[in-house]
Amino acid sequence: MIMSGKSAYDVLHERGFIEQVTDEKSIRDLLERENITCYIGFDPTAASLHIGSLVPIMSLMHMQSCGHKPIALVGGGTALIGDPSGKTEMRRILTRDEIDKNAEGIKRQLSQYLDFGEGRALMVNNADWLAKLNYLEFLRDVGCCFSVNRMLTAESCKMRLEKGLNFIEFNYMLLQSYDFYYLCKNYGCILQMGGNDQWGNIVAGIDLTRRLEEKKTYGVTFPLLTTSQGHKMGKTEKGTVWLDAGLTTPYDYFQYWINTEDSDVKRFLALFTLLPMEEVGEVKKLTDSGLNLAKAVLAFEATRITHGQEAAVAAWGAAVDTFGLKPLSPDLFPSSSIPRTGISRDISAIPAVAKTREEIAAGIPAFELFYDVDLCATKSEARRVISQGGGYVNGEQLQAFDEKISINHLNENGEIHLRKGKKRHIVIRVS
RNA sequence: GGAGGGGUUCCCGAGUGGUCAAAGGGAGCAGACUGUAAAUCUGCCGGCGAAGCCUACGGAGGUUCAAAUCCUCCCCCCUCCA
Repeated sequence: MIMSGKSAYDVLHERGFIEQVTDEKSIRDLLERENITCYIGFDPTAASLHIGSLVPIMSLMHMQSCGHKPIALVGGGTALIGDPSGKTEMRRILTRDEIDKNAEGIKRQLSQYLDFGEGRALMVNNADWLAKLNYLEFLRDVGCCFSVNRMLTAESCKMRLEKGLNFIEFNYMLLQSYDFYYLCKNYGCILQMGGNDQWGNIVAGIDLTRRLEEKKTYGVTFPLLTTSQGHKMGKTEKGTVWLDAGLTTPYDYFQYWINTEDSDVKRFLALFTLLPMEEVGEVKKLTDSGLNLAKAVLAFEATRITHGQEAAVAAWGAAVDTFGLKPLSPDLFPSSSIPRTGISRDISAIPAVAKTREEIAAGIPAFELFYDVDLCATKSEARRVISQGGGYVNGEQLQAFDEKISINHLNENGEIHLRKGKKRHIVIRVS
């Protein structure tokens, strides 16, 4: 339904969420006319979701704020099978226990983004109905609705047909289709959304629902994001960027976003923040280093949505301190709650390690310290990095990999700042 | 079940008894340049180390002074046939 002048479709469309739709005109009309129930599935293959799931999550937030009712489906049942779509290889099949645990974590996580209050949204786990299915009945009732010939022509299948696809994965489409049918029948869900690699699964679900329920349902897919460089979203030196603060700190999360490439800033502001599009459009007026201000807003807003205002302010403060981030004027991105004035350096969010005076009294060779505080994964790497001029203590480049770091390096606050390269900072607090 | 092909360091991919920690490319890291961007150039890119040592070429054995490379058995994948 239309709230604040725009329908959910308009919002998703103008923000760049829509890649394909099954029936654009009908969906557009539908979303303008009534409040519907829609769903997206999330795979519980890990205990936390990562940035790759952010587009679907944001889309559900938009749907909800426009008055529609999102269902977040945790694929506890389908994860037992493993979706072959968009992958070139079969992935590891997890145990029931692992999946159940992951599903729990994901449920918790999603409630940070969506209001699961009465009637506002729903969280379901398809293990609840898939696990009960009886094979023979399923084959008779559902299996007969699928044409193997058709399935083989699906783009998602073709890719795997080259490498090999086993039967368990081939069945995935049937189960996901059944999910859609089940949600339609029991919750009146008529729209399924998902990444573009889900197109085949979504369309199959629509077909199945029509045959079994004689109901018309719809599908929308999102673009599969890569950066302008063609890199996968959400990968850094340290690996995946998770949404869980315990796995990826708000500081690192903020840093991930502020390192966005120039050519992605506008697109990402639209997708990953809730700032009005009129403000997002202003980005095109920014050039060169001015664009960095927009990146700071992107980083701040994205961090705020995932970790909250306080953590976002702290991460921002840390960036002010370590990277000399400039404040931005009040007329830029006025809707953002990023701090504008009274900039206080705040290093609380910078990764820190505690050490005792005794531990460093004798002095520690720099490469061992770099390894010890996790700036480098191995001592060899630490030697290399420092030898190549990538090691810094309190802003000064280290000359030798085995230079001793000791209490002489303590600043007035009892801290030692270590840095690897341009971007990785760690504070050692000595007590 | 039969025949053939294949499993190499993060990925792709060379290597078919010593010169192999293993070509080349990609990714990644560091330096220079910059705007915490991109592009470019340079260096690095298994681990521990002073030399040197240890671990690695699907798994387990074996042959050999010496194996990623040869032999045996096993596991997994692909193609064709049944």
